[in-house]
Amino acid sequence: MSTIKELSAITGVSKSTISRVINNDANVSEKTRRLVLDAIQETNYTPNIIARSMITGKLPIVLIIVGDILNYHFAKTVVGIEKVLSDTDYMPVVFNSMYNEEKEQKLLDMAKQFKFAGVIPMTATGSSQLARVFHDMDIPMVLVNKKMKRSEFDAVIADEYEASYTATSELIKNGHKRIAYLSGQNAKSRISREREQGYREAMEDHGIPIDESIIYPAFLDIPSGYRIAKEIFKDKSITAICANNYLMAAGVNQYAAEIGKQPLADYDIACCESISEIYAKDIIYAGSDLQQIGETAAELLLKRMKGSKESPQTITFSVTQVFNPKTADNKKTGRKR
Amino acid sequence: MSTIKELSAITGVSKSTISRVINNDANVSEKTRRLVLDAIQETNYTPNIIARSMITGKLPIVLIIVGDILNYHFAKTVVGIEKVLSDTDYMPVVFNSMYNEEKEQKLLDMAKQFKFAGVIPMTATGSSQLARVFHDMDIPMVLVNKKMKRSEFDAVIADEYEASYTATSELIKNGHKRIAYLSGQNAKSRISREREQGYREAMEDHGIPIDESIIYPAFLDIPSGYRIAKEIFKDKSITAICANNYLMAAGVNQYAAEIGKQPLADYDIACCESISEIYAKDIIYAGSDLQQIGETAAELLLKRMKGSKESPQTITFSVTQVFNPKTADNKKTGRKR
DNA sequence: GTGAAAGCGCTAACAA
DNA sequence: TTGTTAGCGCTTTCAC
Repeated sequence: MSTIKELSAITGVSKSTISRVINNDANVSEKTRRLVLDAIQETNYTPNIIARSMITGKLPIVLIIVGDILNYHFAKTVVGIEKVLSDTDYMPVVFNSMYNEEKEQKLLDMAKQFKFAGVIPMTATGSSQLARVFHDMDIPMVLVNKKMKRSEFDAVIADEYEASYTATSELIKNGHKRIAYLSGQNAKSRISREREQGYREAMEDHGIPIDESIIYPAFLDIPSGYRIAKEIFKDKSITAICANNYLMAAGVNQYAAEIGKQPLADYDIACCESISEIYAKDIIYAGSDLQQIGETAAELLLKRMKGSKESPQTITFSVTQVFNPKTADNKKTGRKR
Repeated sequence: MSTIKELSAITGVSKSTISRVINNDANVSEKTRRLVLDAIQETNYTPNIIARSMITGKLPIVLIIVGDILNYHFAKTVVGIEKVLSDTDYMPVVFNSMYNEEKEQKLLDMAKQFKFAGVIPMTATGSSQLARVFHDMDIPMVLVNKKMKRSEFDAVIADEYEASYTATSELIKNGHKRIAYLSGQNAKSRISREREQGYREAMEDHGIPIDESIIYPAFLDIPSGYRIAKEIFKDKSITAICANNYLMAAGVNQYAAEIGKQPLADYDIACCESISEIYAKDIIYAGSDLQQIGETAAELLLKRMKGSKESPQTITFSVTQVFNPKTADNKKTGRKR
């Protein structure tokens, strides 16, 4: 690791001029520029971005915070972000919070010292506080799947309402009328509320009365799906289930398997988010293109990092991923404001 | 963000002494220590690890390099690493190389400037070169699933031979005799070689002759599995398939679904690695505990970062995760040197 | 015990 | 066009 100091010694040019060359300052004669450039070549010199960041207050690194690295949802979005960033000088780095506040606090401490060029928080839980802090630190930020009041911040979100509306509609297309819904907890998040609403309206729009007793609020995890499945399968009139998210759907299928029931054969199940093309085989789904969401978030962030002072915008992605083996539905495309 | 300088101004104590207090130096009187500590409390001061790293040459951050963040294999291992590290002052940060050399090069440049406390490279492809560089930079490192010659480095690996031996044996237990094997490419990696060997020996140990014509070398991805499945299903005598990895198995299932065949019903398929408990339903598998591998890697790294100069060791994990719905096999436990 | 001074690698005035 | 100086926030001699 050679330094500016060494280059100075080799070339006989002052450190400042070396710095000028590195930073493409116009005020350097062609002669000295050549000289320095050659020395840089020879010594394999790379400027130390850390030392630089202490002065400039900017590190060319974008921090991506995910709630759970094992979750396809996050991982796929990260891929989109990285795709866009890989064409730039910014380096994406991922931090996995595991929805853990303590970890997020530690992260925040770190973030204050590293002067990240930008940050994309995707952790469902604490992101409001996180967002606040990053905003106060004046570091460019784009929220993903987190709509804040009055949209003070840039955000890219999926149309949750449309996802569940579509997922429910697919079930109806498949001939179902009595469709149970697995919703979020009592104190519903925005996403859970919107998804439930989509289910309700899809049912109504198709003239199917809503039976409140087969709308089940629960945690958004596998055990919840499993537990509720026990209830649901007692009611022989229910032929299909629409689950808030993939995990709940997986829980349902888990229980179904235990009692010898096959999805698509004995019942239909859908969820309101995109799932990995690798895994999804018996779960109907509708959702936005996660990678595209990531890409858009990165593009928005890029603009901000370049200094754009436009007022914050929220981009909503409509449903472009629909999977229903019974109708062989195809994917659509589209992006919505 | 208060600084040491501010603290000095507030307390009237010199910067050096403040530094001493922060670093728990014994040579500070109780009185001044109290004074400084109080000021730290009040100002909410946190030492800047970056500035510190410029002098000490150590940043309390552990770099985890994965080849593909979407891959359960990597993600699950990361979770293990993070679990161990979360009890320490080290902060794990993930970099996703996407098996891309260019990205890895960029990463290397960055790594030289950040003085990471430790690194865990898990990227299948370039990790040999990466390992070399990190080793030369004298930064503590633990390799995961990469066995290097003469074990110059610490490493934690899964017993690939045992995984495929077990996976194949499960298929045999299920009554199969004519079992196709989906192997790695011609220039096989160590892992592919060991897995193929496990298949061969399991077959032999059960007195089943090996038919070289149904051992298919290919890329380790979904399209390969899909393509080969076309061949395999032409041969009605083949009743089961053992795939090198999950992706190939998924590819097989994909084609099977298209021609109306059901895994577990019409054929059995197994793969030689652990899969997410969420997704695995119709694929038999045998593999090591990935999270445990991550935890062990982190523990090893922790020792090195504390300065241990023991000679490098390689820890091999035996198969503890076996899934076979037809026999309801249970998980075993164990760790092997 | 404590402080002054130097320096990590770099940039940013300010002179010249 | 170039060099000098100061300084980012911290640690580390080396005196006192």
